[in-house]
Amino acid sequence: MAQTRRDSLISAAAKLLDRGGPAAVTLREVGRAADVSHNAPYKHFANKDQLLAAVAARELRRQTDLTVSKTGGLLTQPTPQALMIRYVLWAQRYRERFKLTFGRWRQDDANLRMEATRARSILVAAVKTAQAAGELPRGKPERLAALLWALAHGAADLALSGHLSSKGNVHAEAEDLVADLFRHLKSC
Amino acid sequence: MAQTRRDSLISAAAKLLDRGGPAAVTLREVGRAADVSHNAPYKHFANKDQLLAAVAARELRRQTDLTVSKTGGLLTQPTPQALMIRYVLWAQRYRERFKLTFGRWRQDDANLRMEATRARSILVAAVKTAQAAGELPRGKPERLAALLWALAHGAADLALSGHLSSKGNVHAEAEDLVADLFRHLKSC
DNA sequence: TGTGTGAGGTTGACAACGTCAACCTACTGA
DNA sequence: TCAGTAGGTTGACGTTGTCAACCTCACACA
Repeated sequence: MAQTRRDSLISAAAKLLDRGGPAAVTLREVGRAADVSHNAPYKHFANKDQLLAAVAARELRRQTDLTVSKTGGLLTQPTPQALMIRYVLWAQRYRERFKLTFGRWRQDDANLRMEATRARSILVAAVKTAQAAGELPRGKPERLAALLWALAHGAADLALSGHLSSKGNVHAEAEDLVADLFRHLKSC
Repeated sequence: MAQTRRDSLISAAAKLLDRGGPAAVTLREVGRAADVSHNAPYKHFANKDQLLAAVAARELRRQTDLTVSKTGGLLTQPTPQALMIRYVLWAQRYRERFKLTFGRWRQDDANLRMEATRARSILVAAVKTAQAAGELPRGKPERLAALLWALAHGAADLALSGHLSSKGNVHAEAEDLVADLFRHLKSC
């Protein structure tokens, strides 16, 4: 399918987001970058929030696809640890998109929610496999998946806020914390 | 010390933040709520970001004080678990202030940073005590504290974004995840 | 073949916002 | 006494999201 105008608006918004943060994403700038007028986005999105939701949904889908294809092949499943490491790397590499994707949505976007559900189910499947192999403790896989995700998310978010290594004293990176958790879980 | 005008501006901003999110905090509205003109805040803060930073710093200080006094007495130390549970409860009760406090600051506020350092040192002390009592595994206390904090933070943040219990299927609350982590750590 | 209809584009306006500049008014310390 | 300063005011400016009105052209269909 060819790149629709809608797609190019989303791309332009994502690009603006990367440099300059959310404040730099103005509808006028988006329009300019896509070579249309400042009001053209309204023909494709009800308002600015919906444009941003579309950016978030696209980013989430891409990262999920990429993560699956890079950490597991078509047949082999990725390990939970590999998924979580990629999660924090993604957050560090594309901080603005990450913040946007997991920011709070006042009126939630159906598409974005769908992508999130898909991502979560991939993690749950990976956890189940790891549990069967005895690499993770027993228990409801959804619950354990939530635990892993929460840690990776918190570590990534705190790292982005500069709260993890502020003193330069104890330099714990987000990836280190993920590794710590898996080490603890394995020794149970 | 009496309530200065600066304080009342901070209070007004915090109140506006609670209802309506960050978008509802406009300097004009803050001025109106404090019975001054729309430009009066500029006599106390260089710009809007600094006003918000002051709100965040005040909130962080208050919560730290409250947590210490409620979870431990003047002499007894709070347990790490009690601290983390209060953390996620705080996030749920004052979602907007929580988001603000741990959002990213483009140019960081010295005061806010100081409060964050204070909060972290309290947690580290609690972890040390728990380790000495054999309730938490060995290892650098700062590192373990970061792990605990990251989990609580991630669980709270995901819960606020609606990502934890979206399907209604597996209803894992943030507090449950905190409890899960401590259960796992204890059985090491 | 004409036609109207809707998707997608335009321009121009509007109120609200953050911020700046200029001005005013006390109080204070030398 | 009086200059200086902290803290308040009004008015303006450019930018933003959003709305309304208009244009245009492809295309289904009588």
